[in-house]
Amino acid sequence: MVPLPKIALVDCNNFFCSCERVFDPALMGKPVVVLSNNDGCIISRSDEAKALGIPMGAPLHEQEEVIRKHGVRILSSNYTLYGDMSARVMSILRDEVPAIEVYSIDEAFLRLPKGFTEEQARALRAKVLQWTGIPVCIGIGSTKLLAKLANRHAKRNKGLTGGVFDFENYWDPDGIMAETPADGLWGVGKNLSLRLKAMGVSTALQFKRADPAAVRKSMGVVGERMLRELNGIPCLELEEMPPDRKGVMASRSFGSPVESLAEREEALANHVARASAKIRGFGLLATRLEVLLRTNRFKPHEPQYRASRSVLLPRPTHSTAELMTAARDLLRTLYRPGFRYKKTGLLLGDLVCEEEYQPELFDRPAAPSVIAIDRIVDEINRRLGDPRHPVVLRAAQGTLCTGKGWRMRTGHRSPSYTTDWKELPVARA
DNA sequence: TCTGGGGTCCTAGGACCC
DNA sequence: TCTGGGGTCCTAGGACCC
Repeated sequence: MVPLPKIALVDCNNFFCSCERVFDPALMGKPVVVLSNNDGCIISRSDEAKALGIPMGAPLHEQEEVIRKHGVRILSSNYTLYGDMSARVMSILRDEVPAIEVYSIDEAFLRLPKGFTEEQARALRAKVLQWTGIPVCIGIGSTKLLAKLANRHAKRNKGLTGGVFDFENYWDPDGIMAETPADGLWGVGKNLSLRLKAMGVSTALQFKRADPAAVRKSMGVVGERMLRELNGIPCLELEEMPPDRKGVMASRSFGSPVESLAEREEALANHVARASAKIRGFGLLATRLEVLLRTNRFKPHEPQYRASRSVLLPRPTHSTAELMTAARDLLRTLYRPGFRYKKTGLLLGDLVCEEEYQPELFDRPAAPSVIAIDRIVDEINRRLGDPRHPVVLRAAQGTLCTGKGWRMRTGHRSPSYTTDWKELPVARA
């Protein structure tokens, strides 16, 4: 049997901190943390900062004491710099192997050429460090999940492994799996970890040996895929071509919660401007728009409210003005006074390529704004005067119905919104 | 007082179609 | 006014990742 080609996962160590150090070598050897967009959370830590017990994702205000005590250097994030450094690392990797999947800003899966040795992996690691200043770890296995696991081992045992670990060449892979908690596996979060525990599985090795039927039942296809990958049966393809982008998101939290609709609208206008500029840059058009709104989820004692709603746009667009109109309408239907809002979000979805856009495929009568639809619904309810069965808007494509069983369609698939709602009470009678 | 932002995939259940 | 079955599409929300 021909052995399967091996997969490597190359992962930059403490990527954001390492990038900062390339441009400020005085940060070498010192505890450093990099903060999230709003300077709210710690999203990258140097080894020295990790050693102080500063957890990943921790709110900055919870770590102030340890930061002060040990003189931890705090930096705001600089994504332009990280994107640039990432491109340099990826281009070196791309030159070395037949295929590469850039998985995230600091990680890539590589398909290794036949006969690729651990020594070659070490040389690759040294090259990336020498050319970019970024330290990486490399894990090698027969599937993506195993490569991830090998990488985890390489990283946690840098002294022993030198930052490179090959599962395929190791004499006791099960020994490592036995030491790896199940939630240390790629794809196992809080929820799946609990499901595994309920099956009596707490380590990667127990997962590997678990009953496939039980895994399937409790964890669905996701769990089944992981189980196979763990046993060396590849289920996750290497994706060389980045898939088409499905949506572009813009959201921000407010430092302090605000209540007014006007402030919500201002934030939303900002998001529309950023997101539309982004899709214009990609040469994409949005055909759907979604608005999200929520209160502070960290304050459960305060009244909580979260809502989202999406609409098909009258036509594909990347025009800030057109998108703004739709976004403002949606916000007005979602907004409820009396809540302390923390977050506003915007999603431009169902993106289509501008070049491939054929207007005739999307040619449809302009839909009324959601505000207009809501007005229609209100009007219907007023006329019907049946508070036990109010008419509600059930779907974005415009299905109106009551609990009584009749409904009015305003267009399915190609929304036309042409049905005359005034006929409704008549139809009911 | 202060708690990120931007993604993807999957599923459940309603709605729709034949 | 009540009555069906099965396939598929759509949306909201959950879960996870970096």
